[in-house]
Amino acid sequence: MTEKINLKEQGLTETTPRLAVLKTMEANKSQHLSAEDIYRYLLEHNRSLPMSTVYRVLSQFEQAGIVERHSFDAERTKHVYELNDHEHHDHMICVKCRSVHEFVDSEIESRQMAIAKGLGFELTDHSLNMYGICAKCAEGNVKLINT
Amino acid sequence: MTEKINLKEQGLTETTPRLAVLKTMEANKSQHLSAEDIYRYLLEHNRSLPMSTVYRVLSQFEQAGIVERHSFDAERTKHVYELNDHEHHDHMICVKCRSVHEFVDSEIESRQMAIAKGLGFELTDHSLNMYGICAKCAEGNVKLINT
DNA sequence: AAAAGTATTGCGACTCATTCTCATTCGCAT
DNA sequence: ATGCGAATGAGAATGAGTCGCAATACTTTT
Repeated sequence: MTEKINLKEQGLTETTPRLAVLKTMEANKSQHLSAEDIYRYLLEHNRSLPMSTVYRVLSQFEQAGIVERHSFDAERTKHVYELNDHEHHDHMICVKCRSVHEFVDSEIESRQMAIAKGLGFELTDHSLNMYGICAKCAEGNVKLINT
Repeated sequence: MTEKINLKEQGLTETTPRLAVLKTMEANKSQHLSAEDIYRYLLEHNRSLPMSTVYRVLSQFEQAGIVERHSFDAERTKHVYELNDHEHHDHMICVKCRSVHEFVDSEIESRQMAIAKGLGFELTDHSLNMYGICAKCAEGNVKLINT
């Protein structure tokens, strides 16, 4: 689905740190990674980068539209990143295991447009995060994540 | 609409700091205040409280269901509070002037339920924030907030 | 109304994610 | 090779929010 990302095409020179972060994200495509997740992954894969560089690269990527930043966790203020597939989607987060499912719903999308219009707004963006308990966790056989 | 809030009924003794914060929120009912907004308001009204107390009271209020905490600002991670009117609503935020409009839409609500069900989730909560440019700001005659 | 016990506050120290600074290093065009 | 702007590493700084704890303020008991 997502085509190979080329840093140069995004106006970024291909440096070791940038490639390392990009590879990390590609290797964990289905996940939403925090800066620290990436930091640790690189540490474990002998491509260690300082946190400051991870953050820097991540925000460069965000500006270049390579990744998207989200913040699911209402309490602890932490950000997570995912490769930008350029198709908008919303998130359904399990409050127990923290797993995240993505979805798109055209009905909700269009309803939002209508509401914004009704309020006299020109809609530029939105974020819809739904929280709940996933099927697995509902069965109670999953240990809580202690984050 | 909202009935007078009585701290005792919520299981909280009526102390000076708690009343001060409550009054501040009631005096700014239509707004979404950050801890700092409240701190400053109290400072200016000669009822100064230390920040830690403001935060503490606010989280007691949150637990007691007196206020609701939100986080609209995707960038800077700041929380804002509003009196809890016990009717769920979503928010439409102007990215220019930062004004916030609240709304409820039953169509979106029910659609969300359906989606959660479809994903095998038991929906417990959600937050929908829409961002855009309000009518006033669209006219271009409003200065940007530089936050 | 004094004592005793419990809840709350004030204040500063602390945490933790993220950002900033700046000297060093890298990548690339002469 | 040389020069130079871009990028990095390391650690200090920031800023929102939390914690620990001694000092106060309430309550309840007597």
